Amino acid sequence: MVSPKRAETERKLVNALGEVLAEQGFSNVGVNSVARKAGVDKVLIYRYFGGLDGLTKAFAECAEFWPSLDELLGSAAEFEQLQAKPFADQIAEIFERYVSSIRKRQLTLEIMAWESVERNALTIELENVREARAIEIQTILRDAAKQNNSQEEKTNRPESTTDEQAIDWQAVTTLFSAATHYLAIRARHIKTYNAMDLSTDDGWARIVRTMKVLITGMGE
Amino acid sequence: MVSPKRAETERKLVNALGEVLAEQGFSNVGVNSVARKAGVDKVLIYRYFGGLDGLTKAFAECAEFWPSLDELLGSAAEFEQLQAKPFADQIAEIFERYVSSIRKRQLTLEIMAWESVERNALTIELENVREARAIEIQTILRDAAKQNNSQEEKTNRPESTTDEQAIDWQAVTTLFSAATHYLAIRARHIKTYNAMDLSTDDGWARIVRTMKVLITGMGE
DNA sequence: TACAAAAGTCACCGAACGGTGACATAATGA
DNA sequence: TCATTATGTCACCGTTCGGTGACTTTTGTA
Repeated sequence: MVSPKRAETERKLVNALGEVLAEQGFSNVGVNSVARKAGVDKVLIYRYFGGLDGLTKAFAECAEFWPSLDELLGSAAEFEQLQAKPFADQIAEIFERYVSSIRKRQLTLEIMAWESVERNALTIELENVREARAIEIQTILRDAAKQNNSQEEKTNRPESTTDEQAIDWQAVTTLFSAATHYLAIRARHIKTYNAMDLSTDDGWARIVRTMKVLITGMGE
Repeated sequence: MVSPKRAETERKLVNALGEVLAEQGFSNVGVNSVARKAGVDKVLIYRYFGGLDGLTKAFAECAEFWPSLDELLGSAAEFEQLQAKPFADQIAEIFERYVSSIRKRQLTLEIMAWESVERNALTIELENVREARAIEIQTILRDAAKQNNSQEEKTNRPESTTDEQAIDWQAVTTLFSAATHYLAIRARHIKTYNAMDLSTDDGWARIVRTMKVLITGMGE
C-alpha cells in the first residue's frame, strides 16, 4: 500500500529528473540538483528509490522517449498505402518519419548524448527500448517484403529478388539510424557539419532525400 | 624568451591532459586531476595557460587527432591507382580507410564524445580540423571526378554524367561520416547496436561493404 | 484514542571541486 | 653584487558534491 502523499513525492522527483536533464544536461544531474528542482529533500531519493540510479530507472520506465510504431508507420490506412509501395520506398519513408520524430525529442537527444558517454540505468533502458523497437519494425517490414517478393516472383524479374535477398538491410538501417542520431545530437550545439546546415529543415531534407536515393539505387 | 624549465612544465601539463582524457574520460578532466597527473601544482595551469580552457586549447593545437590525408588517400602511387577507379569506388575505398583510422584513435573518439555534449576550446579545434580536412578531400575528389566525367563524356553514356551531377555527394559523405562517428563512439561501451556486432572487425566489415553497395548503386 | 510506522525536515559529514594569495627559491640582468 | 623576475610550493578559501543520522510531523490503524 502506497500512500498518496508518497506517490506524489515520487512523481515530483521523477519529473524533476526529466526537467533537470532537459534544462541543464546530464552532467548536471545529481541528487542535489534533482531534489532542489523537485522542491523535496534529497534524502527521499535514497529512501524511496535507493539512490539516484533507482530514480533514474524509475524515470526510464515511466517516460516515453522513443517514437512509437504508429509515429513511424502511420495509421493503419497509411501503413496499408505504404506497404503497396516498393520495399526501398518503405524504408525511405519510415526514415523520413524517423528523422523528424527524433529531431523533435529534445529530451531523448539529451539521453542519447548521455549514452555516448556512459552506461547507466537510464541509457540501458533506452537501449533496450530502441533495440526492441528496431526489431519490431524489421520484422514487420520483412514480412511485408516477403509478400512483395512472392508477388513479384509470379510476375517478372526473378533475378531481382535474389539480388534483394543479398542486400544487408540490417547494415543499411544501422548506418542510417546511426547517422540520424549523430547529426541530431550534434545539431543541438553546432550549426553546420561537413559544411551542411543542420539548423534548418532544408539541410535535413537533403539528408533524407539522399537516404532515399541511396536505397532506391540499391535494388536496381 | 621561454625558459626550458617552463617549457618542460607546460609539456607535462599538456600531456597530462591527454592522459586523463584517455584514461578517465572528459567528465574527469579538471585542474586538479590534470595537475595531479602531471605531478605539478595546479596553480601553474592558471599562470601559464590562464586556466583549463587555455590548456585545452594548447592541447588541441599540438596533438594530431585526425587521420592525415595520406592515411585516407594512401601514398602517391596508391592514390594514382585509386583515381583510375570509378568515382563511387574511390569514395567507398576512402571510407573504408576512414573507418579503420577512426576506430584506432581512442583519444579522438573520447573527444568526439565530448563534442556531442559541449563546445569548448578542444572540441571547437577538433571541429575546425575536421571541417578543413573534409573540404580538402572533397576538393581533391571533385577534381578527380571532373576528369573522369570529361573522359567518359567523350566515350559514351552522356545521360549518366548528368545523373551523377545530380547526386548530393556532400550529403552522402555527411551521412557516412556521421554514421561512422556514432558507431565508433558507441562501440567503446556497447557490444551491439541494432543487433549488429560492433566489437568485431566482421561487424564493421558489413558496415563498410554496405557503404560501398549503397554508393555504387547510386550511379547506375 | 493511543501508538507505531511512514513521511518529511534539518543539520551535518568528508571529499573533491575551482580558484587565489602568500611565500620560498632559483635564474636573470644591470 | 644586488634587485628583479620567473618558477614552483603550500595553505587556504568558498562551494558543491554524495551520503547519513537524528529529529519532528503526519498518517493509518488496532
